[in-house]
Amino acid sequence: MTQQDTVGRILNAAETLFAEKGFTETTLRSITDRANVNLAAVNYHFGSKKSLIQAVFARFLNPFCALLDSNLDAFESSRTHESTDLHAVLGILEETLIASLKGDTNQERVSVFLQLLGLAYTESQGHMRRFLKSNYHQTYNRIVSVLQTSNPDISANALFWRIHFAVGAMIFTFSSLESLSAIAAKDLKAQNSAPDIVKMLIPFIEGGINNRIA
Amino acid sequence: MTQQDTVGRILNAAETLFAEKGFTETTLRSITDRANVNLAAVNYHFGSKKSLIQAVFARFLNPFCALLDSNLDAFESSRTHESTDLHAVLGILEETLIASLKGDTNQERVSVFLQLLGLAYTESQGHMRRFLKSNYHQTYNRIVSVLQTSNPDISANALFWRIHFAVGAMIFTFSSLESLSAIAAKDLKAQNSAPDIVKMLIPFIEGGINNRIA
DNA sequence: ATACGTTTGAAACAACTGTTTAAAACAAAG
DNA sequence: CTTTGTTTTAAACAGTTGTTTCAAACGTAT
Repeated sequence: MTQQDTVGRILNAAETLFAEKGFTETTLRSITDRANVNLAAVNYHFGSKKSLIQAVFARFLNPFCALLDSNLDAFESSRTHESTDLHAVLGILEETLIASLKGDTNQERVSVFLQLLGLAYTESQGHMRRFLKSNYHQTYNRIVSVLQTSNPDISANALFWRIHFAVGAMIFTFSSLESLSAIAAKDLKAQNSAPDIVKMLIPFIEGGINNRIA
Repeated sequence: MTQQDTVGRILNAAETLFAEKGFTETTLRSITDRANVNLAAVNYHFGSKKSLIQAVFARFLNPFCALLDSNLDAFESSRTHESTDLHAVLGILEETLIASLKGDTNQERVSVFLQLLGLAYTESQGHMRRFLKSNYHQTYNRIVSVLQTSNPDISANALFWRIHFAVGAMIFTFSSLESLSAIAAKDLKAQNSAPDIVKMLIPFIEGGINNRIA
């Protein structure tokens, strides 16, 4: 059992448990039990619980943002210089999200990770918000400015908020995905997988951002 | 200092602190300190911390749902029987939300309460979801069916999810309202009050739900 | 004033939290 | 084999949590 195994197993266990129970509700003991490692391993390898939380995010977000950046590079160099289509940008986001865990054994990780993002924004004393802001703001700013050029007739302020409405629609939906899916299955007899919901989400976001009604 | 005072002061303190720090991060001692009551008062008057959390929600949700129900009654009895306009339904929701705290000393309570709703859906072991479901599902179902009749050309399943996309956009936005407002103020030099954001949110939701693009 | 049910107060309780310690086990290199 | 640095282990630590206890204070009717 090498060090790689211990660190990776802790991250896997933490990722799952955090998404299920939240950060403060998840104890280090439940994490180390699930990972089959000693309790002290977390503090030895990560320093503190707070650092472990950030490491869970970094493991997903670093490759994701790198991939998104390169996809945006390819898109910007190949498009006509005149206009940027909102539909195309959302397509890149969706595609990158799905591609970021190609080959991953756990296909539910997108859903798990969006739940974590939701927690990061609601729970906690804001230390996760700060962490996300200071580490991934370049990629975030880039998305905003791309959407800006694709929607020049919407004020910067209105667009800013519409983007966060869209983020909220996505994060909230996946935060309570299992209970919502259960309701849909019972009341509507409809089985919706995570990709199904993303496919329904995209046109909702497009309609919301594009809406020109007062 | 009567019992009413004690109970009410605990609810006020809890409401504020829960919204600021989350449910598990808020200790009973911080609540009783802020309310200027003895620590044991919470368990005496509410039985447990869990019951206190539910009482906080009930105090807001009971009058709100009652008002919303009567507003929907008035609307349904006065409209043309043919169609129900989405715009009108959203207007009622907005109006009821604002009217539900007319005369309240704290005008920020809508914002506070939407933050709490966000926490109830992300944090916790789901006991709040169950509480909300079992106590307010009639009103919720009614909204869904009203929107159903106003959008007959969208499948029930798609509409179900679009409603939750809209709920998510609202809840998430208000959950992280202060940090988002700070960013908007700094980067865009724009001052947005809570009502301003609701006014921007409504057209976003309308566009999202109405969108007929594939 | 007396007695009674309700509410408050200070203190203690037991359980659980993240973190630290120091010894043991291990792996790799000389 | 011995040495060196790293990793794991079991135990303990100090602090905080929600809850309980029981006596004191209160209000109200008799």
